[in-house]
Amino acid sequence: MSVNDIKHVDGGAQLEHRAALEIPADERVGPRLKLLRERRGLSQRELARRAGVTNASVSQIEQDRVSPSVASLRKLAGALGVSLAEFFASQHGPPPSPFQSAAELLEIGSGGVSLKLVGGAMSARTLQMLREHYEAGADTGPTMLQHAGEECGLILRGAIEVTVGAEVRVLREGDAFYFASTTPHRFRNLGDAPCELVTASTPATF
DNA sequence: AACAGCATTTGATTGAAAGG
DNA sequence: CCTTTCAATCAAATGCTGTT
Repeated sequence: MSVNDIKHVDGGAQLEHRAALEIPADERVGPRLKLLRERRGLSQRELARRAGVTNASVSQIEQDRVSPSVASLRKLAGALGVSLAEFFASQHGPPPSPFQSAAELLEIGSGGVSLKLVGGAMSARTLQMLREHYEAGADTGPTMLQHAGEECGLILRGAIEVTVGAEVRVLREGDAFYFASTTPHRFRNLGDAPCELVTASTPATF
């Protein structure tokens, strides 16, 4: 490619300025966004769709060609499952403590699905572990989940219907699953009691 | 070679300041 | 108030890379 690490052409004075200031890569939003996106196995298009922005915006933001508005960045951070504060907070500083109380687990679910992330403050996590809670009737949605990596889980309480590809099964307390996340999958609580489980997956997609 | 899936660039539009 | 300017954003076009 004709691309060096220097960008100019039609870039305008603002960008040359930024390059001249030599802001470290891990303090710029572009590389940060890209890292968070790729860690989740999302394409620019998929992230853009979830965040309600265009794929071009994502591309330009990731390259630091533009400095996104707070509104756009908030939408993108939300689509990645982090708040704006967490988006920036994860850029620097070591993790405060190896321990977390139950209340400190980072909630990244919505609706009737609660997903509590262990070690959410770790900036370079490669492991993902979640405590999941499905209210009666809760569902990950008719659009099957599909992403890179593999995941497994253990049901602690209640029952849940798990769909993996063509296979469907209701799992109960003590039952478990393990599958490649590239296979379309879905979780539904068909019962009238909440279901609780612990899952782990890799790479860390949240 | 043709295709698919992705990233990047292009050109136009929008909106928000700055200056009369 | 109107005009100018400039950055952010968008849809669409283009470019890149790996696969069949």
